[in-house]
Amino acid sequence: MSDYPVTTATGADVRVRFCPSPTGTPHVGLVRTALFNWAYARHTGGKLIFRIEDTDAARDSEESYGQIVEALRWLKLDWDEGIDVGGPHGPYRQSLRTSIYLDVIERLKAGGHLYESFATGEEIELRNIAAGRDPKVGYDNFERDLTEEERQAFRDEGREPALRLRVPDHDLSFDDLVRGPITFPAGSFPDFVVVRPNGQPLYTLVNPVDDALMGITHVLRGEDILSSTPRQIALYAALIEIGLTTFVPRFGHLPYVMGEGNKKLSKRDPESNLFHHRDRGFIPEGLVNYLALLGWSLTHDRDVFSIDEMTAAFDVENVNPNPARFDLKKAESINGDHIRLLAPEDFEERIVPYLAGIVSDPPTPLERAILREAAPIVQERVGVLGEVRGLLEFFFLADDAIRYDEDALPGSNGALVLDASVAALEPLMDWSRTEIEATLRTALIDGAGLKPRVAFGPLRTALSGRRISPPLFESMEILGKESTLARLDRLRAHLSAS
RNA sequence: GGCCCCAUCGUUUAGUGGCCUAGGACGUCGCCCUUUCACGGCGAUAACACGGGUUCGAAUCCCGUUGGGGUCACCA
Repeated sequence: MSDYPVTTATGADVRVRFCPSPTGTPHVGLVRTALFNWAYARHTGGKLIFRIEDTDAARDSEESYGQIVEALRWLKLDWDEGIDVGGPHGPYRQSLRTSIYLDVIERLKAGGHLYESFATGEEIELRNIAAGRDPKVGYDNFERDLTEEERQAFRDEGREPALRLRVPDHDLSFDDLVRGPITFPAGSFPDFVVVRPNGQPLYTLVNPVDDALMGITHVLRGEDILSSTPRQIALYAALIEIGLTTFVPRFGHLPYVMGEGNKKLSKRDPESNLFHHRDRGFIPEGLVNYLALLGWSLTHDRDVFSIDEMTAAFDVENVNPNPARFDLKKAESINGDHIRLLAPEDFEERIVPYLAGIVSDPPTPLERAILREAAPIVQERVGVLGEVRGLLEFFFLADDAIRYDEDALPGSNGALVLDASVAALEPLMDWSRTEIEATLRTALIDGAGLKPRVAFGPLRTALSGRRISPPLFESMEILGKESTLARLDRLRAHLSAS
């Protein structure tokens, strides 16, 4: 189906790449692309090349560059060649490769693949209108066969030409790894600009050139550039003719990551921002697992899995071509499952940053001791790490610093419950969760005949100020007898005062 | 508009001609557990867009329709 040589790499000779343009904060769709490339490299035993496409000085930023690197590091997606690690095809930032492109451009010109184009966008549109065509058809290749005299005439007007690639006038097909055979009819991809009038090469040129130079065999990227693939293949054909490479890579176009409604997850949407999720307490294991589910699945009856299980099973050919919606609820559920899988000490360590302002980082020995006890009782109840803050804060507050939430204040029998509890707890010598529970049950449930819900509610409020908290008896044990009784007394006093 | 892609429960996904009376998960709704909230357990809800073919047989293959999306830059 193709009239050009295609790579035959399938194993350790696979070379994939991740080549973002540093134009903003990392988007979950971008990260998903990185993940699939990484997983394919690890699955095949091939190599992942990480390069930066910063050819648009107006939009690229160093800050964004740093964030992308940070994102990959955080997710533990490593690479074999490229940024920071080097390799035989460097440099890996396109802004540093200008001389390479200039040389390729000369060879392409010498081979007759490029021609000068003097027309401006407005002129092209005007031409189309004049010819009765829809202006949307774009460039009509009318400068392909300009004579030297005509070109000189334009130059004499002071115009500088852009360079366009002469695309083949026949259909172009390729076998997409996720979508199967795709054919673009001749004429649906006009000659396109590869070099600006100022000599600056564009993405349309540098992306395939670098892929060729770096020996990329599989191009796995977003669906949004599916329609530019025939143009890339056209350029590849030219690169083969000038001897820059010998084959065309295979392409796999990954489905979109959608937001609410039927729209692509917008960069403006906070849910698209990887760091937003990290800040809320997604852990890398959970986020990676969820992102993998956006277009792929491990098996028919389980969707919580480890990264190792993923790499063992991952193949681009199994990627689903449908757009996938980013579903925060599901993502949090998966993340919560991974949180539950963490070793207790690991969990304890990971929540420290989310307790900033409440607990020192690193924690003091006293804080560490409380954390050791308290972390396990919240580990099983959160979907994201950020939730621990509200759950654990009261452990680290002074007894007289507890603020009572309006909806947590007890009703008429609050005073009775508190009095009975203090009386029962005061003589207790063995301050353990089981003894505390037994004592309280005897006094409140058996003794006062209260329902557990009404009996324990006021105590919960006294300790934490909140209606929802970690388990009560465990919390009392961790707080200690003195602090517990002080808090009980304090709420009792608060009730009398009001 | 031209070209391209896509089409299974609300969402995501399993399904590659008979295993499908269509499976899992999230969500939702019940119930159980229970010291709140969770976790966990049990159960329910709910989908092959439509129409034609091909075939003994179609969610699976083909064609069309409809609906969605993308792309047509001197951005990437």
